[in-house]
Amino acid sequence: MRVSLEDIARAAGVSVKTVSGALHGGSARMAADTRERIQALATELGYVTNLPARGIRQGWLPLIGVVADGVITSPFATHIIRGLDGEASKQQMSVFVTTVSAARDAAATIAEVERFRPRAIAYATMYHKFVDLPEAADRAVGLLINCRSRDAARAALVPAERDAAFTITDYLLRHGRRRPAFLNLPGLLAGELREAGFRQALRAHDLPVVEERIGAAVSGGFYSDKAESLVQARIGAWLAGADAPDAILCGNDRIALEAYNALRRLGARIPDDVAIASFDNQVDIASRLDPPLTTMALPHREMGQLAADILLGLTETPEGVLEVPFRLVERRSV
Amino acid sequence: MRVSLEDIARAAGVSVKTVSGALHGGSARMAADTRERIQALATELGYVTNLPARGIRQGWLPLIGVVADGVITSPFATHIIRGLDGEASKQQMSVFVTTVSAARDAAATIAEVERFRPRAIAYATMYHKFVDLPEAADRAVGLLINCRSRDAARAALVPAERDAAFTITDYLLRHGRRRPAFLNLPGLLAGELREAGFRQALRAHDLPVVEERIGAAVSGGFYSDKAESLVQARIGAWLAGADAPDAILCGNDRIALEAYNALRRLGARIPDDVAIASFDNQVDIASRLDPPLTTMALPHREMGQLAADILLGLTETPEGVLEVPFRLVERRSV
DNA sequence: TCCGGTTGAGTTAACGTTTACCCATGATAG
DNA sequence: CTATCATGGGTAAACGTTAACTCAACCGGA
Repeated sequence: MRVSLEDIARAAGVSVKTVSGALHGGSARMAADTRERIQALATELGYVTNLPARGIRQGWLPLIGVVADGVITSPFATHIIRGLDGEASKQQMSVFVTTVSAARDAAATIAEVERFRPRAIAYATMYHKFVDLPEAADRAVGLLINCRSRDAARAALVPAERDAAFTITDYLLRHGRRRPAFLNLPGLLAGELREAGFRQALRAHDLPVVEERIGAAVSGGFYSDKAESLVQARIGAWLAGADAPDAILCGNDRIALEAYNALRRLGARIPDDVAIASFDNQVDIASRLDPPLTTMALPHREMGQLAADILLGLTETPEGVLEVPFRLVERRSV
Repeated sequence: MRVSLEDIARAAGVSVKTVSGALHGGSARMAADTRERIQALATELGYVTNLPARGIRQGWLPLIGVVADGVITSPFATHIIRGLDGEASKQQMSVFVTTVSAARDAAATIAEVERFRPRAIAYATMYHKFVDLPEAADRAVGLLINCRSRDAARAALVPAERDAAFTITDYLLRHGRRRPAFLNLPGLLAGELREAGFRQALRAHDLPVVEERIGAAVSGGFYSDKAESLVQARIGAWLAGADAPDAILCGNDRIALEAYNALRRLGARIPDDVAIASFDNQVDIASRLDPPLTTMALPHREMGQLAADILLGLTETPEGVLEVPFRLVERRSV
């Protein structure tokens, strides 16, 4: 049913090895017309490479295994996969994503992926955080994406949160803002690092770090129904007080959306009265707001591409954590 | 480096076949203690099944190949994959998703997946639509998910749009609403079918189908920046006219969100003045609105589960298009 | 005691591919 | 004209696993 090299060889009147060489061998010595004849025959017969058979010979399948921790449903985390896939397919490699779930913990998921003998395995998380993999599983993983080990010893690709915060704050300051506020994402690694970058930029510009202008936008780590009212209360207090901020850097686009709503309700104009900037460049939000939001785009696609290059040996494996820069997307909110 | 059955056999002092039988053979005749001893040894040595090797023997790898048309980034389409994965993993099967992209058309993507010799291949789309696969590719695909062939001859799983619309409209009518309006998704298959179900339910209740109360919420098939103002204009006109609707069935949750905004601006209360119901149960929206939205949940997970059962031969392959029912999620907007 | 049957495990071959090695043919140079 | 070499292609083995077959040992019943 399924056509094999042998079928083609019989049809062409040559040996199996010749067919193999004609179809897959790079530029091994072979008469050009023989090669063409065989290729035509293969197409005609509908030959499809049997990768498992090749895999048993080579010891691996042309796959990059990705163990996804937290469902890869997050609108931007899928960019990691797309970046990986785009790069990998240039090398005839496929990406095999398996997600960790309640029924299958990290170690089990890694083992499941290993069974297929991928060329390399990466461990990717939905948002930037620390991970601790069990010893055995850890050995199988070649690269962490969007997460890092606590000891920072493992090769990892993460967004350069701190640099991004520095950059965007610097950008606000260079645009004449003098009293920027920061509406943070408490309890998240990204939030902490972004806040550090914010503070660092203020210091670099010899501006005072006013603690009252640094606040939490949500109560837990994620959005609750209270997020909206919290943001509103916080911004209300800021605008009512003396020394009201002339710019608000939001922990992410989602918070920026709430900030837009709050400011509109309070009658403040963006960017005239208050400039808004943010992080993530979440497609549903950032470009749709009015005015469109200036934001630091998470380098998910770039991390995916880089990861593919590293795992396929095209780029050297980083020692420890490699921070991948965000991209500044200038729109009209500043 | 990698430990094989032979390594275990040597360590245990038995033959390779005995090890194979002990680890994978169901209940083949074998002394229980031998089996246990071998299993313990395998764990100790860190044996991981070499699936490509088994695959070459069996002719297939324990994979369900999924060709995803349109990036599987849509917040609900991922449920298809999760449903598939959950079911498949019960049978020790993995799901291998490859997305069609600009660089790789449907036929090429299917061929790429075929190389791995999956047990079966499904073709899934991001939203409900018609697809026409090229002949060769078509033969490799065992099931369409969320899409259908024009001639309806191919086995396909799609959401029961029309039934769902009938059900939710019936639900509105049973809750005393008499003048329901429909804010449609023009140009989309789902929209057409939902509208048909809406009309059908009105007729079933002997109510007139008022064409003025059936309108498009967006200009093209998808959301543009104008969606918001279009919905607002439409609802404004409805409420201003005589015979204003006492319920609005929205083409999807996204439209419902716009409707909420429009109604709030116009001072209409939900559900007291106007009931709202919708389709999709999009997690970011439906449960977060105030009041939470009553909506027909797309059966994506169910389609995934069913697809796995069909592709693995646990359930009979449907002849033609099988419509999978939505689930009514009652919240407080009616 | 002998024999059929059952149980446990070994032997061999096969899956489709690639790779290392070998051989025949013809061309080229001395 | 012959020795050498490049060229094109064949042969055989190997990858790790499983399936079909074979064989030895042991047990119970006649």
